[in-house]
Amino acid sequence: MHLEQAAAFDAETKIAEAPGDHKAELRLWLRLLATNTLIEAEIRRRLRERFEVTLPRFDLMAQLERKPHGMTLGELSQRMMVTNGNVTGLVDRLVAEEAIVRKQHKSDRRSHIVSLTEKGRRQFARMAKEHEDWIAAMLGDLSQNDLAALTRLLGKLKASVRSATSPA
Amino acid sequence: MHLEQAAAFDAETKIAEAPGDHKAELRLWLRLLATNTLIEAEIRRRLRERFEVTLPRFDLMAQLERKPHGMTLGELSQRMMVTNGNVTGLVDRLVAEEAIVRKQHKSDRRSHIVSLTEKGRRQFARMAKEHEDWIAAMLGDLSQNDLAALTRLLGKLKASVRSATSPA
DNA sequence: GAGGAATAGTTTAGACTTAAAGTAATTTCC
DNA sequence: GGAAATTACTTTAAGTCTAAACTATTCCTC
Repeated sequence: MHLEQAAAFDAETKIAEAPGDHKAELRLWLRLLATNTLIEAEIRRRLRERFEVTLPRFDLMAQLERKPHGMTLGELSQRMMVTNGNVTGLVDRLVAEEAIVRKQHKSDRRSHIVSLTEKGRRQFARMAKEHEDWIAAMLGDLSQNDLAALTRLLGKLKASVRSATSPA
Repeated sequence: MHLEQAAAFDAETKIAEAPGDHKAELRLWLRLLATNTLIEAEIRRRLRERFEVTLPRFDLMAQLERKPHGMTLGELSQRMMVTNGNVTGLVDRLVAEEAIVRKQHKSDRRSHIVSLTEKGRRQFARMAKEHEDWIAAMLGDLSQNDLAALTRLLGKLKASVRSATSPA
């Protein structure tokens, strides 16, 4: 490469990467957001049509399903990444539907343990099965390699976001 | 490889890929969702703290910023991937804040065109600048290669979801 | 050109969500 | 052991969001 060409190339690079320009990052974020919205909307729609249940309720039940002994509202709130107040309302509605129960914590009287009822467990099992198939169908055009690569890269992205947001 | 070993390997594969098992896909979806939630929560928080604005309002203004001549509520609704009713409410609030204006469509009296006001444009410019930096910082641990690979794979995923949800 | 279908947007009822303030119980620390 | 801080959860006010029903207008078709 001649020096003139090298200089020209550098100038272009400079322009493309001008300070404060982060178009590629923005583009990635917008694509991630759009993809997420697309999948989420479809799942919401199907959960409602097939089971008359909302995604937040499904999500809450999914958390409880993994912990047969139940968990506190605070733990739910953390795992679901929503506020405590939000969980309080969701739990109220799911208790009213008899999908879960709320019990006093044995030793800490501020705390409550919620867990799936037998009815809730049956209901969730039916939903989870179809839900998994929906996801698989939506991801159907990805090869096993794509799946693995995407999962890995999202892990890296998630770690990057965490390190940038929760100060070391 | 001996025949016995080959048989054993196949049996394991069979178990790992039992019909109806889509753990890898589910895992990818949960990771995508978690990553999205993480980024979104942080952006919401910063938009509120720095500019006292919500993410939906920012999003709506971002759409309008790209179309100086404005667009209809229906177009906004499509681009933002939310319902018409939702847009109606958002537009009402942004009009009240004088960030946007709503005008009668020239020829179609059912339709309205909304566009940024000068105030809205200034406000958005300030926000967009910081917003881009926040994103860049959150994605900071990704190499240029990672960025490109992730963007490409998300594009593929998005296409897969679309083809699985909107019947050909 | 009139009737019916389609389109653009609004309204409504209800669920979800948050931040902030509030209550009650527990832990900490002197 | 008692005041102060923290923790667990609830409540409140306001915004966001959806599906479904509704209004007004335009398009289509005969």
